[in-house]
Amino acid sequence: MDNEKIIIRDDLDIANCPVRNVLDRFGDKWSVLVMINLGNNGIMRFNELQKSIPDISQKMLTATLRSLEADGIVSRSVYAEVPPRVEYQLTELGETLLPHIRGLSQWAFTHMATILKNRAGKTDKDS
Amino acid sequence: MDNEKIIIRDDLDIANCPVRNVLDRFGDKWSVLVMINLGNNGIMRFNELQKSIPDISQKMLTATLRSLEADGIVSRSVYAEVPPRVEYQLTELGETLLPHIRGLSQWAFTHMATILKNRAGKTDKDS
DNA sequence: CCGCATCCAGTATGATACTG
DNA sequence: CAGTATCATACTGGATGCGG
Repeated sequence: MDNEKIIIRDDLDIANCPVRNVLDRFGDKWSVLVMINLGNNGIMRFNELQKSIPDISQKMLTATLRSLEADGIVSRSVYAEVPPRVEYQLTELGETLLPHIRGLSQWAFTHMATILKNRAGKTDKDS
Repeated sequence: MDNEKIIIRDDLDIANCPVRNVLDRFGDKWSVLVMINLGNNGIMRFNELQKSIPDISQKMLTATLRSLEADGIVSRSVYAEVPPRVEYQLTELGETLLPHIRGLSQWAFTHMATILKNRAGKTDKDS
């Protein structure tokens, strides 16, 4: 059973802000990486995705794909063949999200060195 | 630059992957909301932040601010007065990140209804 | 080949009480 | 006012084995 932690209250627009709703979805460990990979490669099979993100386990890849599929970000095509084949790709909704997470990734790529430096040597007395 | 150096396919560098590094930071439950609030209000005191995000606990607000401060996203100014006063604001680095999370927020606001509808409609097999 | 179920550990989050 | 400390709990994520 789903336990919704999002409280719907009218006195607070922050609590029910879409930011929390959406961020809860791809704020997890793998959703963004899956979306980026699908965005780069188009249609991918389950195994291809797993190879593209070796650190992900089957369980998490499945869970991530289910989540994204439930939100309409990713579409899932099952082919009743032998051997079975399942292909994933971004929906149009997912592709509208892609530029944003790419922008975020780009920012991360640009500023990661600075962040790591800040985190390691927190010797800045004044800025 | 348009070249995508963030591809995570064959060249697997999870440890150095900026996406994972940065996403681990503000992929938590509150960092984004804190950044948005600071971005909207400029300088804010601890209590003001807590009032602006009522669902957050003191502990999590403190932890979130410490994390953001360690990364150089947020600056913290302590005034040795009575009563004590501590003020927070985004650093310049934090402000460069702000547009990206705002873009993300905007996407979330635009498509949340669709996502919620997708999420609700996909679960009709379970009753 | 694809995916689920179960068990298990680490961590993120939260409530409460206490301190300077 | 602005935290810190402690405990309790929920959830995430990983390992493994089973099923279609």
